Amino acid sequence: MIRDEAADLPDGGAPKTPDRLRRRASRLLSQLTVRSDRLITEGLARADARKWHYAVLASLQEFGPGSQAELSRRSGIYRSDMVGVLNELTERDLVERAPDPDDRRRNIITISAQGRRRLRRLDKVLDDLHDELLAPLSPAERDQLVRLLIRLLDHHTQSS
Amino acid sequence: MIRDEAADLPDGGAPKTPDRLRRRASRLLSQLTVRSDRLITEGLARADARKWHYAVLASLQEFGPGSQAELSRRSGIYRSDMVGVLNELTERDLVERAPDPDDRRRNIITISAQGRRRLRRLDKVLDDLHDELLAPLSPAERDQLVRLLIRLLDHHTQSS
DNA sequence: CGGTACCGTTAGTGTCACTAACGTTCTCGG
DNA sequence: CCGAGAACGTTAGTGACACTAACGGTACCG
Repeated sequence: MIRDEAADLPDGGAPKTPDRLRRRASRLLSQLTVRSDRLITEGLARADARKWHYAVLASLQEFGPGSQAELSRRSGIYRSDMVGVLNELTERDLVERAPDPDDRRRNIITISAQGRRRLRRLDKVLDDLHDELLAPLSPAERDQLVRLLIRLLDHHTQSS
Repeated sequence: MIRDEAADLPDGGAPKTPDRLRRRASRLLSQLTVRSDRLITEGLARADARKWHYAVLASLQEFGPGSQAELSRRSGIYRSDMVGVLNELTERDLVERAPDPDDRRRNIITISAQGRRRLRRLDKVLDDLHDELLAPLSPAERDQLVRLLIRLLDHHTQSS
């Protein structure tokens, strides 16, 4: 008889996480991020996409075409990883990769019409997923959370 | 001349992250968690410790001795990874690992006096690190952040 | 007694952020 | 003009992490 997918940490009975742990912001962040990442990754996978597809498409839409290195800087994806992401995006015709005639080191990446459609679709998908992620919070609380996170992130990125 | 440690995404000039990305809670969480994890991991490394050492010691201190599987459930560390963590903790004499006479499948793990000292030390280290992590926020805001995160995490763990 | 479940342990997977090194191409100071 | 250094795209690899699979051994329950 097929068992129910193992589940090694099933959170059954009395989990009893120590309070010291429960209150540490660092732990809350990493635990929650694991869940959040899984939620988003799975949701995007259902739409045949990955987080980085969205990041690149969004960057192209908002700031126009650019070289791979430039996209890398805009989106926070390392240029070594950008290669594969762009391979996937060109495969799907969401993006066009053409050599820059003015600088033969560069490729110029352009979003396609289909890419723009896809971006709109992914925006909807992500809206829904965030609704699920932030379900327990009121709109005001969601806003507050986002503002707090932005302040923290800004603080730790400018001074890196 | 020796260059300044590469730094492949140096955030130089005009990074221009697309707004779509900047506002997504999922992205904020994962970006911030990368920074937070690095901060904590490096800080603990300076004290010859790792996050999991703290988690296990805290769990032992608050709920008393237990089997490896039980510690695993309390701390969220998989029991396959618990083995290595306990090896490190016993090496450092912070913890004692003894077979359970009443159930020969189990090991009973007990915190040592030295382990309790270490836990107090790590608590201080983590306090300082969290001060750094949450530096831009007022005490009230830190509290609010923690409360929001707890609510989200609880929501996504009970219904897992 | 026999099946099922739990124990500790070993090994392995996939993802992610990140580094190193390459050959090529551009830039710029001397 | 040319030569050093930097930026580009690309390939390969690292280490940490969450998680799965399978094992031999042990306990529990009908």
